[in-house]
Amino acid sequence: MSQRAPEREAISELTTGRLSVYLRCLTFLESIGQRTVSSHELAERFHLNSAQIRKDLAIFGEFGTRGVGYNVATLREHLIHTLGLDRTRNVIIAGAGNLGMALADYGGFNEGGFHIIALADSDPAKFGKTSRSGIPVVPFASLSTTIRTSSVEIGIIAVPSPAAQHTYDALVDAGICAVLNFAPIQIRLRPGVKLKSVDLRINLESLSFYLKNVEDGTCGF
Amino acid sequence: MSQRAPEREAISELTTGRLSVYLRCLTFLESIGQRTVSSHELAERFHLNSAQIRKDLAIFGEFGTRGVGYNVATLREHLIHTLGLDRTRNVIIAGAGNLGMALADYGGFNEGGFHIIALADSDPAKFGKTSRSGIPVVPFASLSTTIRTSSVEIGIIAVPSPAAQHTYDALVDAGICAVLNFAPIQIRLRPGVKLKSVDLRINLESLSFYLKNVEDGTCGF
DNA sequence: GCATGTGAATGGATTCACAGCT
DNA sequence: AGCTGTGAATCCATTCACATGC
Repeated sequence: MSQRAPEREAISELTTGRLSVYLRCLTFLESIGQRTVSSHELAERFHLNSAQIRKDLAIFGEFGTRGVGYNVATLREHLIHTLGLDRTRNVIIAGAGNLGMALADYGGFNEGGFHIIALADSDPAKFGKTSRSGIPVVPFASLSTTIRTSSVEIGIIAVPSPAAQHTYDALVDAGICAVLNFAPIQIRLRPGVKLKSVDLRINLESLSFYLKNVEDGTCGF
Repeated sequence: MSQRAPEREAISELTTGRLSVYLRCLTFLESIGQRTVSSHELAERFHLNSAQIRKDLAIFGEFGTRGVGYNVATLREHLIHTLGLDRTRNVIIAGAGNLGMALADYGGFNEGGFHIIALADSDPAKFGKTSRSGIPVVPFASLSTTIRTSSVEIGIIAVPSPAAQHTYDALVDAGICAVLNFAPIQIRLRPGVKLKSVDLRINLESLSFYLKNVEDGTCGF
């Protein structure tokens, strides 16, 4: 599809998700002063198979030492680089409702490589206000300007479902090519733009399905 | 592991997730008055393969009519029943911070089979307050009482990571056997309890990885 | 000896392709 | 004809098992 195929195009989302998990673990291990870690030790922590971990870590080069394991600090730096977290990426949140505000103040979204620039909303009553942690609400109409002047690379859709497609298009038109969507609808995609969707309700329904299937009084009690 | 194996134990999360998506689509189709729908039409809406949809829908019985398709209303009722959404399940949220409050007021969590009873928090300053939509904050110490007296079946963990394991154990001890966890840590599981974890940061890191890999100026522009 | 890195084997999920019903 | 339901085939991810190197 694209002409300059970077030799290794095929790293699945499952793999990158695990890399993120390993990274978090390595950060913890480094903080407690551990120098090396083996694939077996990592595997135990996450109920994973050690071969899986070795395969994941070997995709981008050989970073372990046979007979010893992986150097925590080195591997951590390597993963940070691989995931593109070694420089800050600016983020904008579309929708300053409950969810948008919560995400703006969410710890994990404002550290380790990400910086939330602003929330954009179409309700004038919210303009000029800020989230609790001080992230400003700007008019939706100025989305494009904000994105360009602040070099925003990632957009988060936290608007009601009916507004989601429109919001997506506005983000893409402003030059965004990576979008995280919380609206439970199927977005009409545009080429060259990466979309990740998080459907909160599906998780609850999955639990409901589980409960229905133990609905005979068991549940371990 | 369990002695009374309900003949069909093996329905993957991937499948139930799709069933949830189909259900949402059917609700929409019913609202616009469409009577029947084919697997091809559904497939187009979600970029899925029509055989996949037919397989998913055939797991619990034959609900289509050859040559015609599926009856929207019938199939919808059938999915609601299959997912256990035909009766209300009560939910409690542990953690009345930004995320907990946002989830308490999140539309999708308070309709179609779910009812959020309360938020539980250990900060006395929050006791007796409510979320914007009126869901009360109760003391964390009364978690167990609330769960039992209100017949709560699902717990949501929206506390900071260091408190997540403790919160999980408290929920399980109070009789909860389905938990939705938003803390980015590996929970030590207890048997007979279903856990679904949502890691918000991993999604951002996945976008970062994508951006890093187009970092040669492309991105469709 | 011990732990990585990796080809081969396995296991699951998706897709194909067609038989069977309306 | 049109569309479902499903065995067979394919694709992808995980796991096994061992050769390789410290």
